[in-house]
Amino acid sequence: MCTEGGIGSRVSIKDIARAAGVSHPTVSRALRGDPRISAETAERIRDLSNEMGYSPSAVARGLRTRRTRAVGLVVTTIADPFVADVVDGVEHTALEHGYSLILATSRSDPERELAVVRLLDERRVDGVIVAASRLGALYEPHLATMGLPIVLINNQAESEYLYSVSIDDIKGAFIAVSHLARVGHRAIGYVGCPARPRSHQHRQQGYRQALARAGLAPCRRWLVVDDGIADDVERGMLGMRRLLSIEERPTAVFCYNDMTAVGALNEVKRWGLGVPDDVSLAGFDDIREASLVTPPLTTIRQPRFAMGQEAMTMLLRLLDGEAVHNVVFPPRLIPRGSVSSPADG
Amino acid sequence: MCTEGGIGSRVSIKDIARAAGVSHPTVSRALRGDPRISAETAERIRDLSNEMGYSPSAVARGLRTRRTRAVGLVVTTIADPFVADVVDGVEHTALEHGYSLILATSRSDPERELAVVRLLDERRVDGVIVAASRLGALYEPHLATMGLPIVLINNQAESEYLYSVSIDDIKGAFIAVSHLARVGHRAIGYVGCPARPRSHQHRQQGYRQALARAGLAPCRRWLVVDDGIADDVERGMLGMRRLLSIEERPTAVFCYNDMTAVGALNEVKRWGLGVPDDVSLAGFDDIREASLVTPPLTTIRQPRFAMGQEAMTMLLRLLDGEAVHNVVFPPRLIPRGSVSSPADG
DNA sequence: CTGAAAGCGCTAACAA
DNA sequence: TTGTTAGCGCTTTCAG
Repeated sequence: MCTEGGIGSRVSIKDIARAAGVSHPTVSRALRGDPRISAETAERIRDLSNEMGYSPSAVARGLRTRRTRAVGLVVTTIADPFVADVVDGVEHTALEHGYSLILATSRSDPERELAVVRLLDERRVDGVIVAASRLGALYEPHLATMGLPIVLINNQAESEYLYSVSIDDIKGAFIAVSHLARVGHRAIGYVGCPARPRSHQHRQQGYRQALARAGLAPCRRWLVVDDGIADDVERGMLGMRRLLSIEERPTAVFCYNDMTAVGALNEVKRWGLGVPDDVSLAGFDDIREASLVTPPLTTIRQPRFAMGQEAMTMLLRLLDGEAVHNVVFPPRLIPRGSVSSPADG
Repeated sequence: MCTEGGIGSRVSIKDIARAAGVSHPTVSRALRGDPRISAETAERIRDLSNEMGYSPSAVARGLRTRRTRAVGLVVTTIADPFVADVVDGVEHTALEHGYSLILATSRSDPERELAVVRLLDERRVDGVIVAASRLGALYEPHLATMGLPIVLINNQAESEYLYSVSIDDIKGAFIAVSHLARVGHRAIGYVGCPARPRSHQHRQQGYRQALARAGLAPCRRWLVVDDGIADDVERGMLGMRRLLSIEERPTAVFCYNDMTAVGALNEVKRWGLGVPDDVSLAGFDDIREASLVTPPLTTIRQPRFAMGQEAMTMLLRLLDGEAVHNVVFPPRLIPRGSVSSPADG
């Protein structure tokens, strides 16, 4: 029986207290299962609060306890399959621990990233997770002054950051390119992504190392590092166009990520050429799309969901004052149809 | 110069007030740009608050004003390209108006959907947007009692709901299937998705209407409505497998959405058959993936980003007490390579 | 133009 | 086992 108020009127513990003939702290304790409250009173209060449609205010609680049980999650954009899976992982363990997620996007803009983190700080989130941060270690003083724990996923700033989870980009690229070399390719290109400086540098480094290890001479013209093209697919198309145009065209191309590889794949087809018959292609991430295109992409798996989970777990540890160290996930080769031996191998 | 406190200590307006030699309401007013505060005092206070690293507490403000400037966004899962774009749209206009987004997932489970909305209510969000709701009109009494404005995007409950934005599913399916008939197909299948009851029903209805309009007899065996398969791609594969197995196999198939069509596409290829030579395929949504597979999918465009924006705009109107009416977006045919005339057309 | 006082809804310390 | 009192940080009357 909901006798209390009309639209918008909220029932508070004081209202319940009045109805139950007790003080409001008693209601508060009963509802939170404080063992000091007698079983009968507790039950009576619980019943009453149900009948009256009570909904505790997380806002008031947050003000009082100085913990909101909310965390901020900053991503470049949500409309990226890689990011979406990471968010999924974060959300999963957040919910598991009773935390809510406040989502914000940085659009890969460092200024906006900072603004957004400030906003989350105003909301008094208990901590923040930033994916593909451009600020990195800049958070360390920040953290000290405002006491807001921050965890990074695949930090893209030059600077190293203490609390972060990431993939081993160097190794991942090394594995991918070594695979291409192993099946016989000697002319291997790389289409990079300067918009993610750190991963891009590392993947390029792994690429070089793999070439060196395979005894292959690097060639500047096989390196496509186009700045200013934000879209992965488009960068892949344009990159591949460049590579197909040069005289001694590579027989295999390692792409910064799967979306880039998909763009490259479509460009190869547009030229009337075939993958892997004319060009072998390898990507990075192993997003779902990688296995859905034709041919399916050979790629390096990045455990996105697990990385999201791990970041949230790390943040929770930080909140509990426990010790925390960086986590680097191992990359794994997923061989599929987009790679074969070169035609004249 | 940050002389104030160490880790975790927060500067409040009282601290600033003390430092400035004014009362704390004056600080509050100055910082919010209240015109009654003299220019000099205001500036002095602003400078001081910067120096002292002041970050206003949205929690305290929310408690006092009873508005949090946060909205809840409930989706089935974030790891779905359709959903991600909708979220992007919502986030875009939310930020534009200074609102934060609290993200939660329902995993298509009505019980969980309700639980999650309750949780958002406890957080005192100003309103909630639910995508693919299974509860629909059940929110109407709910709304009345707790006074929480709720807007739905593509409501999936049987019941009609007042405040919602959606696509015209019937018309969309009608357009797609009519297109297939127009190019000469007479045996047209449909692979549905009972997990989204309302859209599924409507698309099936549009499918039937198009057949009728084209003077084609419907055939039960061309209708695949497999319950219990959550994954779109998998449902597409299994559905297509069924359709390819029957004697008089359809020459064209309309799929519930693009992901389903991608599954179907890959299954056709697995059978050594070709799209569109042996089977034409049409999807729904026009997610990015639709144009990236080979051949690119003919599909019905759903303006996901705009729908997200519209939902948020609608919610803002509701919060301002303005009149609001349902918005139904028009579907649009995007013809691509996955459809051609039937072989023996 | 500014200050004093009150209170949003809750929890925590201290009494009884 | 329960009640009293105080206060989290802000905004909002109401006075001056």
